Amino acid sequence: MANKRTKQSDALRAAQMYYLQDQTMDAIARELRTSRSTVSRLLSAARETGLVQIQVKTPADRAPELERAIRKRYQVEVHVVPVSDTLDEMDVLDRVSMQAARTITPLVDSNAVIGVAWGSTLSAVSRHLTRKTTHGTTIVQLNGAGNTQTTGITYASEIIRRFGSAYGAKVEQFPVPAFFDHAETKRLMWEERSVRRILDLQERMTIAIFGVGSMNADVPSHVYAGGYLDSTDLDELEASGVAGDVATVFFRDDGSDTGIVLNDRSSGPSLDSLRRVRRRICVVSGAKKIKGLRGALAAGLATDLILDEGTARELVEADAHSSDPIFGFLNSLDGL
Amino acid sequence: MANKRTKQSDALRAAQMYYLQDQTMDAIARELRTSRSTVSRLLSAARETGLVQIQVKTPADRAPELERAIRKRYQVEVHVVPVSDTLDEMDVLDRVSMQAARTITPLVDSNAVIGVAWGSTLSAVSRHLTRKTTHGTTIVQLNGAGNTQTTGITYASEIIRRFGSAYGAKVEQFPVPAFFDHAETKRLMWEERSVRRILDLQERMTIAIFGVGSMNADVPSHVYAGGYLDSTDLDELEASGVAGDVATVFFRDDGSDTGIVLNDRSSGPSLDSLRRVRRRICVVSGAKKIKGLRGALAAGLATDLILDEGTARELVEADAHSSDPIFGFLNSLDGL
DNA sequence: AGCCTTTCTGCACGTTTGTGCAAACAGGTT
DNA sequence: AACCTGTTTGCACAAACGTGCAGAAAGGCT
Repeated sequence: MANKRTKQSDALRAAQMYYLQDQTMDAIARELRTSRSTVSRLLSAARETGLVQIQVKTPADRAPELERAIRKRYQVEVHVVPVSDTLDEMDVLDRVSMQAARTITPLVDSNAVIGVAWGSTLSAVSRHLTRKTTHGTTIVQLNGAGNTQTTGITYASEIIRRFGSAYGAKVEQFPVPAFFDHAETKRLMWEERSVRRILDLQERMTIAIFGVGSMNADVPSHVYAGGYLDSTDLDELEASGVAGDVATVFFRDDGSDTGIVLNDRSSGPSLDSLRRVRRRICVVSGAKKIKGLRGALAAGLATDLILDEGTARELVEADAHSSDPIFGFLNSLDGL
Repeated sequence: MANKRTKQSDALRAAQMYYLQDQTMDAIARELRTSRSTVSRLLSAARETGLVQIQVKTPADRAPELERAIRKRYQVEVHVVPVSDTLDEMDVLDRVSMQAARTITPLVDSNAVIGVAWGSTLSAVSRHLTRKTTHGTTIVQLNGAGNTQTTGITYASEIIRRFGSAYGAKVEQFPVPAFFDHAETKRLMWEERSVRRILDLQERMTIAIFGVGSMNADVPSHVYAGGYLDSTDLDELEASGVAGDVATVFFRDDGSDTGIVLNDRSSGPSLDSLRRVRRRICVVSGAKKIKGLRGALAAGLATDLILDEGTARELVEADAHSSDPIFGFLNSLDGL
């Protein structure tokens, strides 16, 4: 009858005693015949591996005004992340991504096919994922990340790997460049069976997770500055009135995307196919993304929106600010 | 723009920062411009009012052996509450009831009709309920508690009141004696419209929560000792081979209840009508209840069982003895 | 307004918890 | 057996936390 005491089972026991029976770690340690520090570590492990799940749920009827306003105006499930407005951009990203990670986890269930984009936001989110055991889940990369000169974007694969290991899922990379040089090359590649496999997976996505890029006059974000596009491309984007992008697919302020030729060379999923995904989670941190965010919302790209309080506030307030000098200032801070 | 800072909204904010963003209470206090102790209290309140929900979920495939054995043998969803075997009876009850309360809460949702029995176990459970906001929920008392001489059982109403306030539910008391002196009186009362209302509610229960009474030679439980039954009744129970009861309705070892005349005078729901309830949660603490528990399981009264480790062990072991020794051996292995 | 009752707040203190570090241990290799 | 390497454990200390208490603030009532 001697129960084999695995670390797992001890962690479970400890978690039950701590979270369900309100015992102190000390008491648990005595019962488990080990030291208190070990119990502390067991509990960390239990949380880390998803044995313990903590969620904060807003009773909807008494959600803060901001959330209600956004939910009503844009028809999205919204989570406003409270942050003090004195925090710097990095800290905000950190907090938003942490809360995003914890908000996403309960939405993931077995046999999900999760599409994940890349970028500084997603990278941050991936770093804060809490584990959850699922079966038959697949993580699929939404758009290519290929680009010769920048090294920092090795994390495209790193990001989806982290998602994979958090959910015990199979990961499918998308080994193509973010943008092809020639639309024709893309068209041909899209016929390749290796690529088709990924595209088919993308068609079967049940969840998509992405940030937004914002096309700002002065300081364009990652994609716009990272060497993916040359100045001709940038001029063209500007000429087409592009507001931002999701997974390297561009759109305008009003959500339209017709006639943006660069999209023909982009490896990301068309807005239409993205819109077919059941659950589309958009994570945004920092008010400088607001232009892109508005476009994305106008395009109906998101079903769920997670963003920081400051940006949320900007979003509901009048567009009057869009040419405010303070904007230029914020933008010039541009992290990562 | 001045956000009215209610206590609720502060608690929500604090909870998000603490549980979702891993901030320390100190940091939260600074952001909220209050003292750390207030934050500590806000967080307690947030937990207390169900704003924060913590659950420990066993991945089923790696549930402890005991749980698997019971689940397999009796076809019930089982939660074994880990307790050191050196604890005294009161402590065990405390822990089991605490964990039971936290296990039950997530099962409750809006518009549920919850039947609740009474007794020392249920009393303990009711004292540890964590709040959860629901709508249209009703708590209905399963069986009468009337009895002139004992005072302690004022808690029959106290118990369901606590359930009610935990879920913001309407409570329906059942103001009849636990046992009628004459079956005929009960029959007539059961026609009264005031009583019918309760009985109808009981028919519509979606969840029932109860302990078990056990008919032991040496230590009869509450109902058997509390002055509800006289010695004639007790003799009769013994003669009928009664093993125990649920909500003052009796049954034998094998789960049968035909021919137990006392049931005709009992105010509790018939076993048949109990079995019609979707979710039937049985809470058991202490090995001396095992006789009654076995009967209840044989009768198929429970869909969910919450019990302490010691009793769980007895349940699988002693059961092994009762049939074949080799069976017992097999049972103890019982992998997956 | 004045008084009383109730709730809320911050402080101070003791308790509980996280974590760097060094020793103990486990597993593999020569 | 001796050695190396990577993990686990308990200790000790610092950080984080809960709570009784006394004063402050907020209602209620005359």
